[in-house]
Amino acid sequence: MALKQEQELSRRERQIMDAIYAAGSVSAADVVQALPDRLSNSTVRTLLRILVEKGHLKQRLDGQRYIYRPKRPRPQAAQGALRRVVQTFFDGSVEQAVEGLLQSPDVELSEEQLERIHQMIDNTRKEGR
Amino acid sequence: MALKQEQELSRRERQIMDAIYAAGSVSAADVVQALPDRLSNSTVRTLLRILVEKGHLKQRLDGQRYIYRPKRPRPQAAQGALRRVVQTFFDGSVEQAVEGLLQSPDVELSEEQLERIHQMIDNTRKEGR
DNA sequence: CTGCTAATGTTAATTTTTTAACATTGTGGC
DNA sequence: GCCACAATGTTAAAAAATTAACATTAGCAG
Repeated sequence: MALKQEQELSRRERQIMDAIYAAGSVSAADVVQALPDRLSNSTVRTLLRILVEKGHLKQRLDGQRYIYRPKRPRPQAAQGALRRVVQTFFDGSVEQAVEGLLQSPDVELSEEQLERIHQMIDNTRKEGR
Repeated sequence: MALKQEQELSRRERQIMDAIYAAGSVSAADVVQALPDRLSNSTVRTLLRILVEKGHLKQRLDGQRYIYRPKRPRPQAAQGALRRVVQTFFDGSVEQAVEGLLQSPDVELSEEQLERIHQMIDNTRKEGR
């Protein structure tokens, strides 16, 4: 399953997957830029190749270079990541996790954003979840 | 720093830290149980020792066995984990992340829980964030 | 007090990850 | 055509992570 696979990623593989999810689609050079450490282009390409082999990334030829994209769609990966955080840090409680999000330091939510979140909850109610 | 450190964890180290954050405090035997793969007790203790050396865990003698706890308090680790997810999968938008949480599959929020989340948002408003 | 059990201490082999050098190929400018 | 550039292909050494065997110690049941 998807969650299982995520747990199988090595440290660098995870960093790269995260960078790609954040960026959308990338070239090898993009990944070199995105990573916290300065790795050689060669090194990054090795990692990308491995991730393609393992089935985590798709490779598409664009001109004469490869563009990489996650195989698993971002929304699904996002759900998986949220699920992990909810289970690990909030005892499985979505409610507590929402509270955690709202208490994020360094985040200023505008009145409009809060209103939209309010609306979302009303919608969720109507859908009977 | 904290976020940096997290990224430095190896695959098993991360699995173990997650298990410990989910459980609170644990013995080596507890961790063996909690992990997805069947590792020997010896193996797990090696990992725990490394995590103590690296400063991620505290070790306390309880009778004749060690009990391990995360050095970084759970709420802080939770904030860090949420932050990472928000950055990676929601373009830094807390609002979108809340939406993601509310759309969690396999989660049924009760009317009461939704109401409490509603209240939280009102409180957040009042605090002017 | 003696053996059993359950824990930790120590050490090391194996496997995986990480890194990057070196080689090759295709494209565009002069 | 030929050179510089920018990409990929191939391969392998070095470092780190993973795993667990074997040894030791302390309490406790009989």
